[in-house]
Order: sequence, then structure tokens, then C-alpha cells
Amino acid sequence: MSQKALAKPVDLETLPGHHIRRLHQIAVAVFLQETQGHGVTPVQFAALQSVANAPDTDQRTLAGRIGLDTSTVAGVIDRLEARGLLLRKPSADDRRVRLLVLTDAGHALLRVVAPAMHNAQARMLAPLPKAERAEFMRMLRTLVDANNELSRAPSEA
Amino acid sequence: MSQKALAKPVDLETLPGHHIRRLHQIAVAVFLQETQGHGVTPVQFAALQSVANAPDTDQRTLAGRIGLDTSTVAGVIDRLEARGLLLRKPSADDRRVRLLVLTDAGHALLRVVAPAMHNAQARMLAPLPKAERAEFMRMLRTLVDANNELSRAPSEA
DNA sequence: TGCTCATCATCTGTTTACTGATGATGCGTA
DNA sequence: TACGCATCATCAGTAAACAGATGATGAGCA
Repeated sequence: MSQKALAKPVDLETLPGHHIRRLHQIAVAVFLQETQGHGVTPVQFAALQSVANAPDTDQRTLAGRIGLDTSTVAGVIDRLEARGLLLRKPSADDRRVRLLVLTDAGHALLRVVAPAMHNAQARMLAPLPKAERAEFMRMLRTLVDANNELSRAPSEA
Repeated sequence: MSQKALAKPVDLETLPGHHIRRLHQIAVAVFLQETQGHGVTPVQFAALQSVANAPDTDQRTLAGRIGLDTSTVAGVIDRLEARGLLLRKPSADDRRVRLLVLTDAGHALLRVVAPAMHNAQARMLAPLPKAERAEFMRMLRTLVDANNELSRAPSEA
């Protein structure tokens, strides 16, 4: 009876969270492999592309669009600005705000990286039979949308 | 013609990697919410549970089991050891190796946290109709298994 | 036996990602 | 107009996650 109670074994393989973490690691690895040489991370790409799609947005809005904390965005933008890919312009309307715009170098980089990025996305889903890929994406979207408000920077509709 | 070429717009919503990143953020947030007060992260839980399942494993093997870099494991174990949840014992056979074992406190914590962790997993998949949850898990597993060797610390079979 | 090579753990440095706090500014209302 | 509160960006601190390098040890082979 001096035997201490041991924790019940739990198979990590049965836990969704565990696989989601692993898949995220893999997604990042594939992205970096395909875009290697350009020195862009998935998050940096998302930030650049989002600013390209909608110039002159403030950092808070960008954070909402790509699903990041504003403090995380600050760091990401710091690095992109340091590399001359994007600019922070003061806003004429509100002196708290800094509006984001791509530089020519930023646009050029996006154009070069885009095909590699699309390859990465394709490679990631390739192990699923073609018919199941859309299904997987649909479920992924369902889960993200439904739980959206749980992360600190919920994507705004 | 002085017009510089702009990057083609890309909808981030169509990119698997983007949603996978978001879902991972959500999974972590739900886990922390459910286990709040115990101060355990998902990765720390995985490390503890894995050592509980198989005591006396070295850090390299643990890294493989939970899909982490050995350098990442070093940090995770540092924090768990500092909290007295686990011990690094020198191995009698090989002086390079440090074998991991849970302390009583480690076992106790696992027992307390396990139900909360299971709640978190259930909540995460709840937005999918019951019938689709197993399907989602199956696809997840397919993708992770197929791309396993891409991450730095591939899980060993 | 001694050399080379592999292996285990660790360290440094970078990027994401969060919490919680702070400074500067804007805005509504008393 | 002035006060209080909200908002935008940022900072400090902590935790994952990687790459690449190093130190200590083990193991096979000449």
C-alpha cells in the first residue's frame, strides 16, 4: 500500500490536438522547403499578401485578418520593414495609427514566392486522395470558424 | 508604363497551411482554458504523459515520440524538472544519456489534468457533426504519417 | 591500442505566439 | 471644455520550435 498512484496511460495518438500540432509543424517545414532561399516564413507571407490585397490597413486590422495577436504583428512587421519589403506610414486621420503598404521589393518578392507557396500547399494535401482534399478543407474551415473567438485575435468577418 | 507590377491577390482562406496554423492556435487556447490553474501547456502535458507511459526513456527517444526537436525537448524538460514534476537520472549504461522519470507530483498532476485535457479535445471537435469527427481524425493522421519525415524530429514508429 | 565517426544532450540565435502593462492619442459625455 | 474611457501600437516576459554548433561520451575498426 506504499505504492503511489500512477497516472493512467493515455495514447497521444488519439488526441486531435497532438496531430494538429504535428501537422502545423509539417506545414511550416514544407513551406520553408519550397520557398527556401527567399527567407520568408508562412506568417510573413500571410502578412505581405494581406497588405498587398488591402493596402493602407492598420496593424490591428491586419492582426484580425491573419489571426495574430497585435503584439505578434508588431514583431513580424518590424522584420519585414527592416528588410525593406513594407512600410509603416503615419495616418493623416489618426496619429495613433500606422498604415501598412508594400514596397516595390515587397510586391516583387510576393510574385516570386507565390508559385512556391502554392506548391507547398499542394504537397501538404497530396497524401489524401483527391476527392478527400476539399472535404478536409471544409472540416478545417468549420472548426476554425466555430472556434474563432477562442484565440486572442479572432479573425473579423 | 511607370506602373510597377503588383502582386496578384491571393485569398488566404483557400490555403490549407493558414487554417492549420489557426486551428493549432485554437487547440492550444482551448487546452489552456480547460486546464487553467494547473499551469501546464499542451507540449508539457505530452512530455509528462509520454514519460508516464514509458519511464526511463532518454530525451532523444522522447523527442521522437512526441515529435519535437531535441533542443526543444531540453527546454521543456528544464521547466518540468524545475517544477519538480520529473527527474533526469544519469544512466548506468551510458554516461551521455539522462533517463526521465516522473516524480509523485508529476503523476499526481497528470491524474488531475487528464479529465480537463479530454474535455479540451472533445470541445475542439465539437463543431463537427459526430459522424465526421472520426473521419477528420483519420485524414489528420494520414497527412501527418505521410509527411512525417519532413519535420526535424520525425516520430519513430 | 588509438582514431575516427556517431550519438546524446546542450547552447546560441531567430521566429511565432501568448499575457499583461504602458504610452500616446482619440472620443463621448458631463 | 475637461474628464474618463477606449483604442493603437509597443514592450517585457515566457514558451514553443527550428537551425546549426559544441562538448562529452561511446563504439567500430585499423
